[in-house]
Amino acid sequence: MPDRPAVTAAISPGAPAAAPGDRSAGGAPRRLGGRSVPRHTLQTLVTARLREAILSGRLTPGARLQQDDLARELGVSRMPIREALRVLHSEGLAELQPHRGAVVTNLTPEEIEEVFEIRAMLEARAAALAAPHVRDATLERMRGLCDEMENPGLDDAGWLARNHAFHTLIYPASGWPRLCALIEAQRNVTRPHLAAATTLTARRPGAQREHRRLLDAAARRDGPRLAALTEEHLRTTARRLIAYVAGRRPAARRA
Amino acid sequence: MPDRPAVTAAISPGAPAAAPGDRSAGGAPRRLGGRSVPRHTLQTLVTARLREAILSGRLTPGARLQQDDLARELGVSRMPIREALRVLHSEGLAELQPHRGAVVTNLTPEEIEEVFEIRAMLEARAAALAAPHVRDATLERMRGLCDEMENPGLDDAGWLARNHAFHTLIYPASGWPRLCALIEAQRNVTRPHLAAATTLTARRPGAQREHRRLLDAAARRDGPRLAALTEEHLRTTARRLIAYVAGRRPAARRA
DNA sequence: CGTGGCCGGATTGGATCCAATATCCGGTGC
DNA sequence: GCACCGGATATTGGATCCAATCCGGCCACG
Repeated sequence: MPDRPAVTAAISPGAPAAAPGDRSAGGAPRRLGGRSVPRHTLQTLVTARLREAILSGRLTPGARLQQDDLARELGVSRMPIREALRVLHSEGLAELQPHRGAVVTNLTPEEIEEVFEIRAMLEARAAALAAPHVRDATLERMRGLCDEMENPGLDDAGWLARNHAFHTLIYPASGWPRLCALIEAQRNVTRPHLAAATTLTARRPGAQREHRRLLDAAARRDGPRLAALTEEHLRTTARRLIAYVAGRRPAARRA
Repeated sequence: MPDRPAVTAAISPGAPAAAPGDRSAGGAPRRLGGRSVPRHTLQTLVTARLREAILSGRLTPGARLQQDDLARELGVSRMPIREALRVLHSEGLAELQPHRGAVVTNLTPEEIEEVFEIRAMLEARAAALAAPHVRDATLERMRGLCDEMENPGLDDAGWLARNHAFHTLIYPASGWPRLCALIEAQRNVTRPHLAAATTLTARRPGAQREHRRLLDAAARRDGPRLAALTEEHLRTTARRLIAYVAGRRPAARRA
């Protein structure tokens, strides 16, 4: 098939992927009427698909997002695509240039560093607030994910997904939903780069040790320590990721 | 004119209003070619108009945003409106419900409180980072705004605009543009409520005193003190605003 | 030989039209 | 009298069509 190879077959499976700003589609499953109606508008679905494709790394930073291609790929008209692109733009996942098109956001090492600094601040705060209120069931689920991540046979995508879920579990206990949404948004911005940094596989053992320590602090409901560990964990990850990105692209070039 | 009174003539003048996430239109004015082409796509313009109308309080929290009305009002088709609404949604300024329409975001007192807590964290950090690098010219402009705000004849809208500009001046010196964008976004979320809280006029003298102290700390490049003052200033404002909002609406009702 | 203008294809932005869904209203049965 | 159930209307979501803009290559000209 002589189609453009840019995005072909890049958008299909995977989990829906958490969306911080999706207040619109989040609500109740709406069961009335007997049949569970689609409930999702096409635009919502397209946005979720594209977002997931970007976050998982199937659409790598810098990739062009051509409306026509995406429309064909997803079997819809260009209209839901256009709105989806705008949503992804305001989530920081896509860059839009008028009359020129959209590309997956490609951050410079400096920008990645700033995002991680912001994340460190936000997540440390959320961790400190959450620690006293973490529920046992939550700890149990975190332990389960931690165990799964220990499996060396787990592929990178699976590990990253569990890693994301692991950290995401703590914050809601803070009782600050908007802070959680902010954190999720900032995390999403860095996810494509984490997915692309294949060499980070080597960091899995180190990260695992840190996860165990985080789990321990959470189990003791030690807010300050959990916050400190969270900050340290993020800074370590940031260092490794930035080294990788800077190595791949010595002179950072903006999209 | 028997039109719907909801938004009629609510969208017209005012400053363009800063947009945190508008990476698309923000850049260089594009001078090549001789004439300065419109550069703005219709969607950009509509978004700016609507955003400004919401931030200034002309469209109050809870107001319906009907696509057809807005389209007529602005003399465009519904399409740029639809995209604009989606952008405003992800900025937290509008709530979208599928097949039901959009309304200006109406926060509960609890949500306002959370936003102010987040702001306190972000702005304190930015202030601490910025203080050592504030330029004299910036201080001069801040002093000018402070003087203007002293004028008792200034109306609320003018005072709020200068107040916003005053605080916005410091943060860029932090050198963290993405943090500044986050701050701007969170500030925008609370602006409609500040604009609606007419009783806050009584707080102007107190706020002015705090502004002078902020200015003083900035002039001495005292980061920690500037951060502490910023946090205190925000908490005071939050208390007054929440008291007002809670008073107007004892049982908070979500849109 | 290099440079500038111009034209054609490709792609996005905007408008119009049609379909789907929610709300509101009255009617009907219990 | 009240709850439930349809139909009419209004409003939004999606598709298609046209216009505006950008990018590439080609050609004329200095």
